[in-house]
Amino acid sequence: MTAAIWLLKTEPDQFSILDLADRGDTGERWNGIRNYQARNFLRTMQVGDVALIYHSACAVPAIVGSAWVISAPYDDVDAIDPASPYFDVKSSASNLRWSAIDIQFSQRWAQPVTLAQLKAAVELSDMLVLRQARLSISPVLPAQYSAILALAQQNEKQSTFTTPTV
DNA sequence: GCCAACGTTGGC
DNA sequence: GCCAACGTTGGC
Repeated sequence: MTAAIWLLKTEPDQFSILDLADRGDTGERWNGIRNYQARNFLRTMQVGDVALIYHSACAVPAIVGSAWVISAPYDDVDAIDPASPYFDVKSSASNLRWSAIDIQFSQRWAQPVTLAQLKAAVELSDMLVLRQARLSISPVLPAQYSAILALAQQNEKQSTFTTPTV
């Protein structure tokens, strides 16, 4: 059984790929998802799946690296913690509406693949996040993943030849 | 900071 | 179950 690929959005002002790298082997709890479609995707995640990390609401929205899923989905207990910003009045211990997973840093891409590049790639026209801009967790098909990795490689090559050393 | 897209809420 | 009002997301 092959690992699935996911795209996880985060606002770098809140939590960036560098913050994830700092967590090291401990990883980070991906919680606070409060959208049913995203939650339903999250609930199908498995240990060993790949998570592409996307920076949103920033100067250059882009996929900036990747992570591993290191836990099965579990209850997002912040939903029943009144002190949490993710508190949800409609959740209770016996009826917890939301889930979380843990992820661990894998790599930071030297040259992020920008939203503009994703939009420009014909192979990615069906990528769910491009069709539903507000979805914070979305699946990435194997062929789409390949296309994204190709863009990342292409970016790296170009930077090797064109980046002047100042 | 603006605004389009879109999910959620709640009255009826 | 419809739909208007409202809130949030996120690119630009």
